[in-house]
Amino acid sequence: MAVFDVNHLSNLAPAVPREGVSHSPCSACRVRNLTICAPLDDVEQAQMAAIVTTLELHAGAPLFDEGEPALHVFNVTAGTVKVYKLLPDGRRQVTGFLFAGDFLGLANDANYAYSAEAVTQCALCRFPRRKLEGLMERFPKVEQRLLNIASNELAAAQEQMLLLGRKTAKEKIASFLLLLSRRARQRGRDEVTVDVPMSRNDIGDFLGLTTETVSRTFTQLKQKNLIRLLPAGKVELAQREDLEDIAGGF
Amino acid sequence: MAVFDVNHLSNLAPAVPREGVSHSPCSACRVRNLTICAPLDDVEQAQMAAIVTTLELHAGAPLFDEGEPALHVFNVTAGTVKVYKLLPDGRRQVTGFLFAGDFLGLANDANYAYSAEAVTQCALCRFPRRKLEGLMERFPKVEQRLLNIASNELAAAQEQMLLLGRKTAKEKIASFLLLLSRRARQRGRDEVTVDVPMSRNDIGDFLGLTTETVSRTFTQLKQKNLIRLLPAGKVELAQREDLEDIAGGF
DNA sequence: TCGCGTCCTTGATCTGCATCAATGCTGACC
DNA sequence: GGTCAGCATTGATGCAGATCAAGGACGCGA
Repeated sequence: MAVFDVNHLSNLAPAVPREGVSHSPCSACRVRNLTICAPLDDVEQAQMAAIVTTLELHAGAPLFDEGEPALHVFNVTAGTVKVYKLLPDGRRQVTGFLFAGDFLGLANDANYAYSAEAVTQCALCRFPRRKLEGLMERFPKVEQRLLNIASNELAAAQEQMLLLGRKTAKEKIASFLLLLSRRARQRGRDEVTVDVPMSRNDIGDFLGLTTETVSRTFTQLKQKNLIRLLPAGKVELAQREDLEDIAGGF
Repeated sequence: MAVFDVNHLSNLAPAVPREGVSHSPCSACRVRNLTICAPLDDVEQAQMAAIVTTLELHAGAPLFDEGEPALHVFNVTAGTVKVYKLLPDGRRQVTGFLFAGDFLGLANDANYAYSAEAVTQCALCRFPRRKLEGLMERFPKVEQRLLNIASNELAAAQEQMLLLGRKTAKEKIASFLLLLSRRARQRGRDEVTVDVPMSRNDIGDFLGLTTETVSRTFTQLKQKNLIRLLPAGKVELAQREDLEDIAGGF
């Protein structure tokens, strides 16, 4: 996420909001076209800005926990967030990683169905759910956008089910790297030398593998010269075509 | 799905529509309150009826295939449908089973992201996507309903990812039986003696297991007197509490 | 009623990934 | 610049579930 240069962010305590209403941070928002705000004109934008609060989290800080009252929805504006579900004995399934522009908190229920936590330092916009629902009535465009986002997420979830249920460890890792690459491209980032900000453990919990298997599989791909492991959590996709074949199950 | 008594359905060839426009099948629809039509009044309902076609499929008949142009969306009104994705070598992941009242075909893309096929004989309503989009503009209630449906499906998908990535075979089977039971209850059906209309193979492809493991695990649960395997694909959940514990990972 | 095809069950064996166990690396803080 | 904590890597071993193989049950059509 270096493109959004989170390093300039001040080091606030986790989940402490910095009131950002007065100067409408939205007009300067660099990820506006990716967010739920994308379809709004300036006047409408201002009404969104009136209900939004900006928020910063340091790496590892929780955003909310499964079961908590779902009072807010969020847009990530910088950094990486993970969402996950837990079993009582601690087994964990990461259901997604979210990057700048991504939306989270959609819930029909009164409570969040999953937990969310910052992977890196990050910045978010926070909307009170009730107020956003009010705005949605006035701006059907936002509702449409949300339906679009939900449809896309649904398709991604189905793809992930295929991965979790039917792919091998090697296919999972290749799919994962290509997913990161595609998401980086969407954000105008380098799609060959990909930033992998999350730990091997998080990757394992996303792919239904253990840390050790993730590590071993990275090593295998490296030895076949399909990828290069670079410092600072960067991975170079050296043989994209071959990775695509592996990821696709060919 | 005996409550909807699919056995009375005539035996049409697969995917051959029976024109149902003239007599507006909607007013007699027994699953209306579960469908996207739920929030509409009679006048609005009639406008929906004007664009709908009814459709019957026999067991095993395909509804559409992954990659096909997504021209229609559907509501299941009777029977069971499965949706799935394939890998090139034939590995299959069933991403969902759909019952009376369930909606399918939501897609942002121009093409379907998955295949759909009748598990039992079934009946569906078919809406041309373009026309439904037109109606959605006039009836924001339908759009809201769709967003609701999508949110629910998203939550279900996340739950399924947890299952696929982190649960054992026994936990998966217990979760699956409870899922069928809950869905049966929603439809006012027997939630103790549950109808299991799909094959062991389909169940395996839904849970990321093989036919053999599904069969063995059913046998284990039977031997512990947690379930009873009855004729005609019925399963009695004899010890629901224990099944809940197993499914939840306790 | 018989024959056949399909699905289900059960058994024997195999294997990919998990688990258990060190050791190495890196970056933050004193 | 040294120490330490957390993460990553690598190796040895174990096991849940896959694979391979063989019946068995059931429904359907002739």
